[in-house]
Amino acid sequence: MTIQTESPPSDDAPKACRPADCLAEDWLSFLGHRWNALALWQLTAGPLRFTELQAALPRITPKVLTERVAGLVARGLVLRSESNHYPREVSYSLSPRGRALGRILLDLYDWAEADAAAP
Amino acid sequence: MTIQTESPPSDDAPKACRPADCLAEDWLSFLGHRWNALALWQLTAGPLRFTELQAALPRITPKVLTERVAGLVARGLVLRSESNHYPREVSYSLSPRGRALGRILLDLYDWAEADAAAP
DNA sequence: CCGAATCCTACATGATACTG
DNA sequence: CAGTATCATGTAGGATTCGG
Repeated sequence: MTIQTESPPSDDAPKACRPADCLAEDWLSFLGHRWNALALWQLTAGPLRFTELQAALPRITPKVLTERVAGLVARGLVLRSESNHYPREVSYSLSPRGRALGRILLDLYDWAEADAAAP
Repeated sequence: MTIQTESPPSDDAPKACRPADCLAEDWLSFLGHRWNALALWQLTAGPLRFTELQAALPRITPKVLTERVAGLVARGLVLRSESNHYPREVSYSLSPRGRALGRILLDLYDWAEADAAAP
């Protein structure tokens, strides 16, 4: 399922859903992909560096974190800024679009909390 | 990641996030799991029977559909009603909780659409 | 410090056939 | 009709190591 790579051009299967549904399903898959949503959530508190993000995401390996962060950047949710002095210092922060999505996630968090509170 | 099965009892890794975050991450993983969100979405239009759901979810196999639907029911998002005459007729519909979640997904759909419209 | 390059394995997903 | 039962497989995810 070519998601974190880039464009899922022609999926083999003809999707029997309206475009908006496909879009949303795509995003949902992306967010459900392990670490993606959590990483995004961590960044809502402010910019973080690679190592900080790694520390915030227990047991994630650098390889996977690299992939996930690349996906978030590729989808325009996260911005990457790099200083060119040594040792280099890379910082990740939410784009406006990422913040907008973060607000929606917040609704989900509220829903989940209410759900847990009133079973 | 024991998610669609049932209780993820004691995750080996100590989660370094607030409870609400863990809950949300859990839900996000669940929703991102293939077919789950799409199945939920299909049911927002009204109750569907097993075969109808299968038809609405192209290329899903009965085995997987069974698993997914069981997960949705186990999480209290979907209700299952069965008639006991022959041939038997099972119908799936959203619970109030499922509908509430559906509304949040709708926000995500809107966001995704707006996102696609204004790149 | 921030990754890239390999290698490897478990699990989620699928295909197919069968049954109450 | 609404599922189970097997079997097969691809790939996401992880462990480890190395490099700019």
